[in-house]
Amino acid sequence: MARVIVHIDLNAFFVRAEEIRDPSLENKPVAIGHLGRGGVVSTCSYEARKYGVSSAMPMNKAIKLCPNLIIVPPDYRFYITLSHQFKNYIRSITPKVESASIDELFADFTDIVKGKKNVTAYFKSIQLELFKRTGLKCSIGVGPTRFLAKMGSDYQKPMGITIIRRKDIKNILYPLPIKDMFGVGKKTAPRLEHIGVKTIGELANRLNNNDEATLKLLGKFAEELKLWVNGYGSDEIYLEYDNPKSIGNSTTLKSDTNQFEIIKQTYAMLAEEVSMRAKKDSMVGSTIQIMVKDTNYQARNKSITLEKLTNDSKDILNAALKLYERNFLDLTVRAVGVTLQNLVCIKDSTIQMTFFDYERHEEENRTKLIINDLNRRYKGANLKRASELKNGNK
DNA sequence: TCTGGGGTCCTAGGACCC
DNA sequence: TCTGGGGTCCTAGGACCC
Repeated sequence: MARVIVHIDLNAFFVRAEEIRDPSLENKPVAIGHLGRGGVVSTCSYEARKYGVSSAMPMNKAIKLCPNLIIVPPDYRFYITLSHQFKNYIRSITPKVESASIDELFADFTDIVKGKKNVTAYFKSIQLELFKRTGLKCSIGVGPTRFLAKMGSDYQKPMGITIIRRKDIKNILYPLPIKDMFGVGKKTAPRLEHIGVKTIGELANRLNNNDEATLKLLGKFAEELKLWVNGYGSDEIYLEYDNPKSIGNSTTLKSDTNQFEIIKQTYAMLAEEVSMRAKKDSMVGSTIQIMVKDTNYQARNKSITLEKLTNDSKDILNAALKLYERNFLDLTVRAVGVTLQNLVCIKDSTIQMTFFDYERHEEENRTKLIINDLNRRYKGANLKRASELKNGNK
């Protein structure tokens, strides 16, 4: 029996959030983003889209296309508050909810819709209730797999409800251009088009006939896509994927530079921000990666894995600067970034503390204690692995 | 056109070990 | 001395998504 997987996507979320605060923005061309150097459109209203404005477009260009565009700088704290309200409302209906990003989620409604005569009407009622409670607008996709639910929520916007059962795939998905397929981005779409795959239907046709050129172009991903276009593939909801795997911060400099003093100061700020966010989430990581973007917009990464787990800004900064000095000292750069990777959650740590320890150590020391414990085990694991290999106990 | 910042996942080569 | 094959971790880079 097929599951009922749902994907819910908030429509023009950041813009809608600003409209909730300031209703005078409604039905006007609005773009969220900065106007400064390198500023781009993060999200824009449907009104602005009529002028050709779209996400990731340079703000300068957006203004040329739409001279009376209203530019609003983003306020992520406010958006996160609204995002929680949205997710909590859906969680009040079913606990099987997986957050996919700030403005979208997957959920399993199999048990909820069982016995319901009009499924479309049911999801319409959820959509209207969300609007009533929060002012947010959403589109909902429903299907037997994650892929079909995702494609469904994208099919009709705003405030759409699209159900894609296996038997609907041919009618709904196959006529769509290949670039509209989830997972096929702006690199792969032109390559597929070049070999004659212009629609999702044609992709399905080629995959089902094991067309050599298509299989070769897609590599291992072909197996997955073949399942998707035939209505199979993952129908799981992953509840536990709440902890981030990396925390990063990057910025475009006020002007291109090769002055190490400026780079150092910038990295100090970035490392501090990464450290703060890691501490807030109670995460520690072992790998530091830096990114530099040169004047040709070419990004490069370098990373190093430390001997210990950390979320300390000094550790992050030291590693970042070492990597930078080793690799990029002569380079003139446009943007720099640093990311803490291989994260482990301190809260999940099962450290045993004696009552004495607990009395003695205040809360911040308790955190240090846990990190020390994790580090002992991190090193221990490495040593154990090394010795196992040595002794041949594989 | 002139290109932000936050992420995830996958691949592939090299080091190192048996 | 030269050879094969299997396994894991680290690192760099690429594609994709919001």
